[in-house]
Amino acid sequence: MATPETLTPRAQEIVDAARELIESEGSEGLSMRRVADRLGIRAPSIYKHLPDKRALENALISDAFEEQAAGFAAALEDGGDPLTALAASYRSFALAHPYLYRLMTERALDRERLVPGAEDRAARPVIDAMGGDVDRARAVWAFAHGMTILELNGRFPPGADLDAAWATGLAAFRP
Amino acid sequence: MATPETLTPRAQEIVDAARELIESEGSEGLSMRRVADRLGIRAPSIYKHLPDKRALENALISDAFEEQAAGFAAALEDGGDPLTALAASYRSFALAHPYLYRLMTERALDRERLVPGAEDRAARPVIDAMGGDVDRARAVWAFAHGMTILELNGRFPPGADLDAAWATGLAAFRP
DNA sequence: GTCTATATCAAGATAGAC
DNA sequence: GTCTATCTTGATATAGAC
Repeated sequence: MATPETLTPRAQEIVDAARELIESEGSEGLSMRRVADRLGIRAPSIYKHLPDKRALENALISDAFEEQAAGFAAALEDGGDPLTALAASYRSFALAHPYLYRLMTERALDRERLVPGAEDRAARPVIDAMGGDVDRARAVWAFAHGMTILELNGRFPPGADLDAAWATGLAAFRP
Repeated sequence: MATPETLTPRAQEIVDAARELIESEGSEGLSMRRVADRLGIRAPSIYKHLPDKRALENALISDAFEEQAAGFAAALEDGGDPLTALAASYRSFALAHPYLYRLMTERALDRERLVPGAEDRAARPVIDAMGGDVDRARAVWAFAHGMTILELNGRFPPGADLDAAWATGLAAFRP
């Protein structure tokens, strides 16, 4: 068996501390030592509650997918164009949690050890908004991720009008 | 003065060794120590030729932009749809040099220390292909980068038809 | 142009005592 | 549940001799 899907209360406290840490210090700062510091314990103690660092990251990523899915649902409730609503929600989630967003996208998912269905629940609204066309959904996702990560990475030229680029791209993907 | 735009012959040899290293080992493996190993010298010796690691990376990134620009020019020569040609060239460059591509995109450019104009020469063909519309050019670039980096990062679901997603996205951006 | 020695810092993880 | 002690590995960079 891999990581249990339900964490012990103490393991959850550790994950919560890790979340606070990654939000404030960035993912380079996410070390077992620093998570432990935040809890007032020593790093080796963490291993009594979680098998390894990857388990900690998987818990953060699973939570992030659930929050992304909840954000999508809230955005769609307001009515209006679904694609516009989803895109705004996607971008604002990433800008609000830049290091968490990087953690979600910078490498292959450890799918067998994530909370089952979390990834799908986040992806579903996008596929639905594209009328069930997965190729089109992947293309829009790539556009949104590209805009988002290039913004987070500071790769656009200074002064670039990102709102305009978003609007242009989204218009292209609308039927 | 920052880094000179022309490197001494020995500095160029170091950059060449770094390029071989990043191609074969990845950018996590790009350390001063390992570059030195490849040349049969010790890491501190590198600092007599290049001021710091960033200078080494900047030389790699500048070269990469020039190669990307050359690839674009070659792709456009064959005639056919420019956007399709540029996209194919973009993707194949990244897949052929994945770690170099990551280095180019994973953080803000150190623009004052890059070879002047290298970034612009790579961006120009894309802007031209979008009829000079920079917002549209940035949107297409974001789509291409998103497709590319999600592929390199192994983030698409297993079995996803990436050629189809590329085609769908490019079609959306065509006038 | 290269060397040794060193400073400084940090990481993930395990063994075994308490 | 937590501890100390430790292993192993790695990084960028500087001083100063040769």
